[in-house]
Amino acid sequence: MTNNHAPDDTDTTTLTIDEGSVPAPSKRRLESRRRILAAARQLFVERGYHGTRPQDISKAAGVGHGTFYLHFADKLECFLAFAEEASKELEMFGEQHHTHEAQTLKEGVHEILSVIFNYSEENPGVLAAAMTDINVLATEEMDMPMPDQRWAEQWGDNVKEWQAKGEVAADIDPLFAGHVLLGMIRQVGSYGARAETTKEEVLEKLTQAMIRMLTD
Amino acid sequence: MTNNHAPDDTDTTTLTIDEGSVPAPSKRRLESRRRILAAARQLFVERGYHGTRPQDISKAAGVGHGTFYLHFADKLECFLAFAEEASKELEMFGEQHHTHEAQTLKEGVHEILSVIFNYSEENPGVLAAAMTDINVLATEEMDMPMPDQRWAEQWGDNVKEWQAKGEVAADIDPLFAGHVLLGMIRQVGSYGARAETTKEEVLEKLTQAMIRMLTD
Amino acid sequence: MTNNHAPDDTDTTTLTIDEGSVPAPSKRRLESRRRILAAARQLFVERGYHGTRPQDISKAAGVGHGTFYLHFADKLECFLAFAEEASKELEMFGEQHHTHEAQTLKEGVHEILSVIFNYSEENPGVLAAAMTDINVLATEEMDMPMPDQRWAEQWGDNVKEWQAKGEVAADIDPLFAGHVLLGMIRQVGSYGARAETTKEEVLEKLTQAMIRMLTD
Amino acid sequence: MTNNHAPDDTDTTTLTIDEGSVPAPSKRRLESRRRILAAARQLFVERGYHGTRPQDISKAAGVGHGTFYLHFADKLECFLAFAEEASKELEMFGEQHHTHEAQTLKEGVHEILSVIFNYSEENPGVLAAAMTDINVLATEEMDMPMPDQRWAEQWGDNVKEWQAKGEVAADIDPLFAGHVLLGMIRQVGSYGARAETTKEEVLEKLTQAMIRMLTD
DNA sequence: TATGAATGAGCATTCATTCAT
DNA sequence: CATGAATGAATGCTCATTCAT
Repeated sequence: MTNNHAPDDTDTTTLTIDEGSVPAPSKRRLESRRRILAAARQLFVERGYHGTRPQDISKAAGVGHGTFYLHFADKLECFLAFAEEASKELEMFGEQHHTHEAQTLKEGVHEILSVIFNYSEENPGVLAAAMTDINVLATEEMDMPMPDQRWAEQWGDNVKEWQAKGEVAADIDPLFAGHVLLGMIRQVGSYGARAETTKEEVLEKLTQAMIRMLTD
Repeated sequence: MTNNHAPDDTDTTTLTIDEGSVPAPSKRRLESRRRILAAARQLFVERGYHGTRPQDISKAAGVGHGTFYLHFADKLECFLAFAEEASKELEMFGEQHHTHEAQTLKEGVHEILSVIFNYSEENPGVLAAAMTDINVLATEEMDMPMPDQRWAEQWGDNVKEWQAKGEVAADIDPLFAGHVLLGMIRQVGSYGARAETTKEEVLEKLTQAMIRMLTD
Repeated sequence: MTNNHAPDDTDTTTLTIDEGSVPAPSKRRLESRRRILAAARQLFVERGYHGTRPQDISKAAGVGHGTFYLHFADKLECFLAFAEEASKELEMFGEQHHTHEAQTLKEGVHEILSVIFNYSEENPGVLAAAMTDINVLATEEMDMPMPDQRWAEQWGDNVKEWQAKGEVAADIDPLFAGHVLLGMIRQVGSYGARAETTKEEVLEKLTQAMIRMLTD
Repeated sequence: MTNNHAPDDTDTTTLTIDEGSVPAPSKRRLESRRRILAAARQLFVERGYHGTRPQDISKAAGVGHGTFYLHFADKLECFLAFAEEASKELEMFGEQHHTHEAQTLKEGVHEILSVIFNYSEENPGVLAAAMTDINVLATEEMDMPMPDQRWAEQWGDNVKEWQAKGEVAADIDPLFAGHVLLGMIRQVGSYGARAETTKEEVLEKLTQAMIRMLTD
């Protein structure tokens, strides 16, 4: 599980000429990783974690099977990188579509949900795949924070802010509410997939439900 | 996927007065199945679907490998039987703890949640395991209704009844609400496992959240 | 392979009241064996030796799985009994359709082939299944005479008789000719199955070919 | 059943001048396949199809279990490759030992039989194993032409040519004769194995029998 | 840095046979 | 004499990972 590989290639900002220790990842290397992650995303979404083999990912990425392990210690690490990427992407997506700072609770909830729904529309299945309960994945260890834990915490932080502004009932436990809200969002995907309805309708219903839950 | 293992269903040309045609499964057979299902439950809960091998189940059940396949066509069928059993059990559990018919929304929600929480306390992890998103399990087939779909629908039915009594806001879509409520419950398990809190506290918080969500 | 079972039930003629040693097989026992063999024949023909499980045979025969082993030491013994039965049946079939004793070579060959062809028409696939090369079946042992060896020898005996009458060239080795004739018959089944032709046509062609081969 | 193992056939977006597009299999890969096929041949001959496990083949070939499936989709595909190889080999063997073009029927038959007998002497059991009735092997599918069908057709073609030269009776159906000749050859192996005789003797006898059968 | 052939422990499943009833 | 549940060694095959090139 520990990454005993080549230097971590997240810091892409180093422009210094190789000072000795951490050589800047070559263009080729980054390109490989990008292709692998893109392929992994598609396959994890389409077939799920257990239905996707590293071989499939490598093949879809157009690289050799060994190259996969040049970038990820194992399959799980690759999945987590995918989930991380999706999370970051959603965050960026939110920042880009963020409109006005000071907003009412209703506006705030609606905007966040809009971001999630729009992202899901553009990237169908990605969030569901990334939220795959990790205890389904790994039998052991699992000390690392799971994506859905982080998301629940983020929702909790939002609730806390709204609470500070007096828009959310004071007797609500923010972290608890964060989990509940996340749960609502997760399961709603299942509803949307089966009921004949539109994204907008679901969005409105969910916004209303959340508001009601959060206010007295 | 269909269980063609059950007592022989071919031409039973018995001339006896049809006492049921399908000879009652022998005690031994039933006992085997019971043991296997009990072992399966424990292992699916402890290690998850993919972490559990038919071999492990057989061993834990104290039967031979082949006996497993005498009762279940394959691993997935065994898992579904486990999920079904859990569902039935929860239902029976509810019926046994059901107290008074006519109840307010708050009493109703609280009671149902109590049942779920108490069942989960007696059978830790069982509901979570049984709700394992089956599309994580089988990429194909899956025409059969998934446990969580059924549960969402049941919650939806409850909401509809409360709505009829005027206790739930009229503008709420019952099926949608059913999904949302199920989502809340599922995720709350994750909260309860991590936050330092008591079952009672979580129960109270969740009841309150649900009530707020359902009323105007 | 050795039959360490109940007394061999071929001698059905004993009418004596149990004199102590070889109790007459009960009606029930014989009926069981008959049913099993009938089922075995059908399945060996339809699915081949390796495609047929003792369980399948028992089920088709409407008896318990254990009953199979009451009559046959193992699957191979059952197959050999089936082959033996087919052989006997063909012989009886021949005797019943046997018309006139003194016959020319052409008449003789034609008659024997007629018997075989007619039997095959009434019992499609049985001879082919019974002739299954036994080295395909058992990896070891195989000291017992295989059905096709016996048939080759029978053809050889026929050739010898015709030779004695001066109808077959004197320089022909009867046993060799027996094998060759058997080979012709076996492969012709494959021809008949694929070429669009009638049984009669094939019969005529084969008779002609055999006659030519045997005469100078 | 199709071999999707061969070097990657997906989008090879190489811009190089198409030198074959499918990268030539590496030496190592070819060597592995060769070793596996060699081991498979020996084991199929010695123990038959059902007596040979992929595991045995891999072990005998000195490669890992998985390597077997890198080259063959399953056991049956491996067997068919073996049969195909034997067929090709026999053909090449024939071409190498082919002496003079214009030949009488007797010379022609004798030469072909010589080739087969000599090949069988150098490769004992190979032809018999390769001719294993495939319907004994696969109950389903089997659209591909079986080795023995092809051989019967080849013999048929030979008969047709001889017929054109007027050396074979005009009233003979070439394809029918092809099957009959193949049948003779197949069964003769069984005779040769049991009767105490020499290869040369059998060859002479069989040549004579075939000639007689084909001429008026 | 990249490759892809090779690996072998591991998996789900089968089936000829046994034995308690 | 009959039953059918039980057995477990064996089978065909997979797949995450390694390593020589």
